[in-house]
Amino acid sequence: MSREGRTTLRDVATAAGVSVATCSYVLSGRADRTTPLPEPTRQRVEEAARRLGYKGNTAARSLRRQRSELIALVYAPPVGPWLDRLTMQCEDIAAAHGYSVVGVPVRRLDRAAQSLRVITRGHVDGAIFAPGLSDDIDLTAARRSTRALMTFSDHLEFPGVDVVRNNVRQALAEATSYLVAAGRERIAFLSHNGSHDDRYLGYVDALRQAGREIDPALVRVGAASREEAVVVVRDLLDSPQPPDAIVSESDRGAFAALQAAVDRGFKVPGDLAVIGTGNTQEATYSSPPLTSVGMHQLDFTEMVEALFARIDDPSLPARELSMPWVLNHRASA
Amino acid sequence: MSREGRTTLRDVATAAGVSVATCSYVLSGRADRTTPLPEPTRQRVEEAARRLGYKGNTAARSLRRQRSELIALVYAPPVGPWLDRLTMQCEDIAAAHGYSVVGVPVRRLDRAAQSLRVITRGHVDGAIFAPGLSDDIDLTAARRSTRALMTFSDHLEFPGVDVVRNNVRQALAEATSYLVAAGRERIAFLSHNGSHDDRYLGYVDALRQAGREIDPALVRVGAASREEAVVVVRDLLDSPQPPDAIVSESDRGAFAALQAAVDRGFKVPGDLAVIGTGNTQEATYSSPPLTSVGMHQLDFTEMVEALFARIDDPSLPARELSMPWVLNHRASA
DNA sequence: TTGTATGCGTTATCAT
DNA sequence: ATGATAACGCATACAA
Repeated sequence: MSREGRTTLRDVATAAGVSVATCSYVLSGRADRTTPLPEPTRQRVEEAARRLGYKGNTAARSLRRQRSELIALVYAPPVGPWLDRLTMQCEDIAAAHGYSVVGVPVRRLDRAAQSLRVITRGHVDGAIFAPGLSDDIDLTAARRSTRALMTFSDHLEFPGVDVVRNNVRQALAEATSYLVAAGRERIAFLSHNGSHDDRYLGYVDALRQAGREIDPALVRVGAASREEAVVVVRDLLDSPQPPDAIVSESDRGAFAALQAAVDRGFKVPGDLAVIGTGNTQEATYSSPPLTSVGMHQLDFTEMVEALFARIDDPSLPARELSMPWVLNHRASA
Repeated sequence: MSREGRTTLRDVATAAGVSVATCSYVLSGRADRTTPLPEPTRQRVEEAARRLGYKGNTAARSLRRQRSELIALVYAPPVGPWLDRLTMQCEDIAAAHGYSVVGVPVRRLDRAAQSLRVITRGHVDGAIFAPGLSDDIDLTAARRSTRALMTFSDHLEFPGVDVVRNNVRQALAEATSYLVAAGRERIAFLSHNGSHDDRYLGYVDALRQAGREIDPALVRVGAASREEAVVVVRDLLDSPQPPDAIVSESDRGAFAALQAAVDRGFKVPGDLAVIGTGNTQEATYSSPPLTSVGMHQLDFTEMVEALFARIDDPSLPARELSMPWVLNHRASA
């Protein structure tokens, strides 16, 4: 060993009786030589590397290649089943490119900068931001410190950042229209903070298209926490003219609605249809299982490959992919 | 800029009219010089760095320092509220040491090697393995490719690996004893695969200590999936002598028990007390909220600091910390 | 008080 | 067909 500890390329070279250049060529596995290496040499190198337990040094390789061979997957728990797929597909595709994947859970938005250190300090060549993050997080710092950025967002326009459109507004409109078509008369909307975001606007679009007025009494704010949401929905159900359907801006709010329905003796979906947003894992478990608007198409190959394309060539024009959210039908609506 | 793109230390040095060495000293923030740098010089350097947007190069730094300044947090979703705390405390402590944290979610054990690439390829200086992982994953490869490993396990003895003991067996015994003391007569155990692991043994310990026999009819296997578990518990509740309490090896099994109880008209906790294991997030949401055995103490400072101590000096003797699981009381038992 | 020189381990461009 | 060798960007012992 060179000094103390790990085996270096030079140790292998010495042991195999060839130069480090040859070893590097063999072990880094690039086949771009005009003439391929003769088998005996290659074998001697590989044998020596195996015998010495050569592992390679990512820092040295990164420095030389100007690539860390690392990508990050940024997301905010809790998440839906789609993240499993995205993670595994990322890992597979990354491995094919010689890359490894790390997760960056953003557990609190107010600490996002802290969680994103791994990106802003330049440890990764690229990052994928899950839905809902890039609208709340400033991508400027991340953009500067990595070669490629891919994000889910319906609005973001950021130079040099590729984006996947989910068409959230349209998806919420479809969910609401479904309730209208199912004969629901009084469709309520459960909002996080009362902002007129895409989800609310989709709800409005559908009602307007059905020729209905927006009833302010049916639009409620306060799904910030589950406990709060339960109180809000109970109040809604206690009103003289309770809703017969609820569209919630989040699955969390929808679960609260299911709970409040039990409390107030409303049968779901008989008396009350409930639709959530996000299609989280818990939606498949709740009782009844929750119909939820969200990610459905589970093939992320194109977006991951696009990320690697940009890592290879950052000057590529920004791409805009489409993976529309859909209504995932379960028992609650 | 040196070549194309990022500002290097040399650019800063040139701009500030000092040497690279001085810049490095100022910007890497080491105060171990015999004599501190005079203010004017330091200011000129910092000013130049800011003006040029100097970011540093982690690869070069890593190569030179033989440290990646990255640690990994390995866990298997779904997880409990404790992971939020662990993550945030890790991030804080890591930042204080100049480190960044990455998450490594192991979504499928059969793909663990794939997920652990970031560790086995030497990208991180240390890793923390969450409970339940190190008993199923071979740590050999990870141990070789990182300076420090910290893991939760009640049995693991691995040279050079620090470990946190959860005393799972004792915790399950306490949970079962609690049910005994509460007057429960027929306490069932819901097992994943029928193995006589610590959780089952704790259940047995408590019953024996109470002078009771183990009734094989009350020990059921099949909590691998939620659907399967529901079937198993329904069958249990349909038996001539149904249980009046269930201890489940997982929260997942316990949620299934709650569901089966509703199906069969058992009131929880009146007719049937239910205790889960893992203290996952969902336990606080379920109806009724689930009493669950699991992590409680939420101060991980000592273990994270121990990890950094070993990163600093890998020759340290292996440490054994203790963070006993406890019974987290909620409405279900 | 500051600068010079060297090396970290690897890859890539040349020569030979 | 293989080997010298020069970077990659930074940190540090030591010289000045």
